[in-house]
Amino acid sequence: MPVRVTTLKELAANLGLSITTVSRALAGHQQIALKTRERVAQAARQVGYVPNTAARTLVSGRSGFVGLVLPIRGPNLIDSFLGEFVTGLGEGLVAHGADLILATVPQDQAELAVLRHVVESGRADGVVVTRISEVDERLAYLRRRSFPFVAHGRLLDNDFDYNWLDTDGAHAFGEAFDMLYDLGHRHFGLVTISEPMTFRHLRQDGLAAAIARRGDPSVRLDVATAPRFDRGARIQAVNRMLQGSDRPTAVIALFDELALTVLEEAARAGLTVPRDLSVIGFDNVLASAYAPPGLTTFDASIRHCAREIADLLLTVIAEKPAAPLTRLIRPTLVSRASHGPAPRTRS
Amino acid sequence: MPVRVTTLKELAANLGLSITTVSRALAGHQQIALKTRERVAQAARQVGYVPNTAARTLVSGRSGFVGLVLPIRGPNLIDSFLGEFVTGLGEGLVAHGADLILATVPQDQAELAVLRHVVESGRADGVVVTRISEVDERLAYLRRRSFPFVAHGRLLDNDFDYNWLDTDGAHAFGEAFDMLYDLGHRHFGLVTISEPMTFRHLRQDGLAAAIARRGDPSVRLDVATAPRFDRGARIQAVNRMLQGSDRPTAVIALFDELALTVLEEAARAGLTVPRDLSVIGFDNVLASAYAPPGLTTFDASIRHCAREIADLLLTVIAEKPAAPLTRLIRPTLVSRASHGPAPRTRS
DNA sequence: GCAAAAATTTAAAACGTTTGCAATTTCAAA
DNA sequence: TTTGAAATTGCAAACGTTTTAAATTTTTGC
Repeated sequence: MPVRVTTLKELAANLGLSITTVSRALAGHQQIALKTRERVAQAARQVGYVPNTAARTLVSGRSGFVGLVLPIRGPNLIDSFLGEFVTGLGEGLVAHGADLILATVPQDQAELAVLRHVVESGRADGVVVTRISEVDERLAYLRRRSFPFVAHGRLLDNDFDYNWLDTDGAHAFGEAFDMLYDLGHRHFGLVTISEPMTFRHLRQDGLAAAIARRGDPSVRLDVATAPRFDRGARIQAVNRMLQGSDRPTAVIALFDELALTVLEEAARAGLTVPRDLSVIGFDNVLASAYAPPGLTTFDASIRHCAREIADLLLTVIAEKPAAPLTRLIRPTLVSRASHGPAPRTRS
Repeated sequence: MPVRVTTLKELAANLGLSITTVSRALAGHQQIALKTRERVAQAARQVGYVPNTAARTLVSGRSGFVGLVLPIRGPNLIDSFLGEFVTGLGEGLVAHGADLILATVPQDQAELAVLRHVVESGRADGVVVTRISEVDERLAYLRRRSFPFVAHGRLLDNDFDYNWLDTDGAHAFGEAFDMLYDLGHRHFGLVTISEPMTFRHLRQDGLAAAIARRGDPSVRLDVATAPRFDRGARIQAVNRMLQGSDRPTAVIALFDELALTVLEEAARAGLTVPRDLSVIGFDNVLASAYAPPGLTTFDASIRHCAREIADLLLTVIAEKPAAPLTRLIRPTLVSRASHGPAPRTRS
């Protein structure tokens, strides 16, 4: 049972050396005699010495932490996004000896206030910002403060330089359209949300661009919109879209949660997927594999993205690159059974 | 645009006061004149002063952080457990001004080493330990070190005193058995894992106890076991159980992931659920609602448990109670369509 | 108007580490 | 041996906060 030595002072006393020497020896400085370095390392290992983070942070100005601000979501956290994201970040960070701080936003506080607190308290050397909205005060604050950060997602404003990693939703939605068009579909539906998140625009624009590329005037697009967390309104909007004989033959949903609602409501309305209706989602949540008949969707590999984000952020922190670092990740199509040829019976 | 004041020293200089006074004023000490306290608070608000965490931690010995060690899971993080757990912890912590540190375990390191590092570096005031195994060196270490912690789950050894919160899986499995017995089932199957996690024993024992309580010698129980992350072996084990005419009429799975496999394999084997086979899971993952015909399962409300764990841990940290704090949470049955009366045609 | 008590403020040490600079030791050459 | 340079080690300050103990100012009672 080793003596419990916690501090450098005690370790130094045990070895008959000064604090300075021990500190330098552990840091591997060449100026310390090799024999001494080895002796110190051995003693440190034996007593299980771990440097105090607070003291080290205070003097070095680096905490070794990366922050993530976590807004409290609605009561039903429907998918595994957060778990995958956090796992990916952790994997990316730990490879460089960094760790993650999760700062939850209290009910009555603004997310920006929590972000400010994380930054100003010096708890973290950099932060990850998710769920980018059209006008994002967090990014504005961080840039003004010139604090290292990486955004998961993009602003629409391209004049604003910053580090980001994003999923190429525009490309995915274009790919979905092309595939469905080639299957004969001409009447499309888009199920989307009303919140001002930028990924909504990007995906929607990708779809519009793909439609424009075809230059086929017979292509039609209906849009159903509902608030992100209002399940009732969403169901209503979807039903309105599926009602009547002049309904779309193919529906693209902004993300799987919406697509699953489409599948449910289609079944309830007596429509068979994909015979009467093709449905395509985005995210590849676990349930999409189990919901009959199996949802065709896109996988954005959140975990991998998060790992990349961690890498980017650590680079930003260490090297302060002049030009912003950016990555656009192309999602992969997961082809299941919810899409097929357009029904013949209707135009 | 306020002058950027970051330190207490600068703030004090601005106000013409000593550091001591400003520090005390911000802490709300009565000994500082009310007028001064207000003046300081106002100035601090104006310049957006946030105390430096490292300095505060160093002198006070309290970091305001709670640690969670995160082992890297297999590539398919199947459910939303981690996201819910982390969200719940965050909610519980932030109510008391604490935050969460996520320490990921690198590939080549042991979880215990990371835990030790978190504890010895003084990064956290307490830790949450999950996935308790039969012989758990982490709990042994923490107790030896007398470091505040709360376990999510229990040891089998009742002589070991510690703070825990657990889901009453034993009760749930008893409830599942009783319900199925009353529906006429006599031949049961249990699908379980081979890892030495204690929840496996607890649930299994709960089932055994319920069977014993009936005292009906005609009750039979088949057990299929496979490693947690070996999908192939699991499918094989399940198929072996479902093979032949002398198969169970009701299968209880240790958790939903296994139950979903049972549903899939049953369908593949031409069995109709619940006509030919009843299936009950545990966890209520999202997919269980979508997998036909809808999996009957138990909801352990992870998020709520995590919130409670945070509360417990903060109490342990603040008050160091003499007797261990414990909570047993009873999961609720989520009755869907995967269970029904035992088939008549067979004994 | 003065002494004592009460109210308010402050100087200085401490937390455990890193680091600039100075001091000491070692060693080879003379 | 002595000397100077090279190698090695150590002193002390600094990081930003909290806190003990002491100093200062204000108030009160007579």
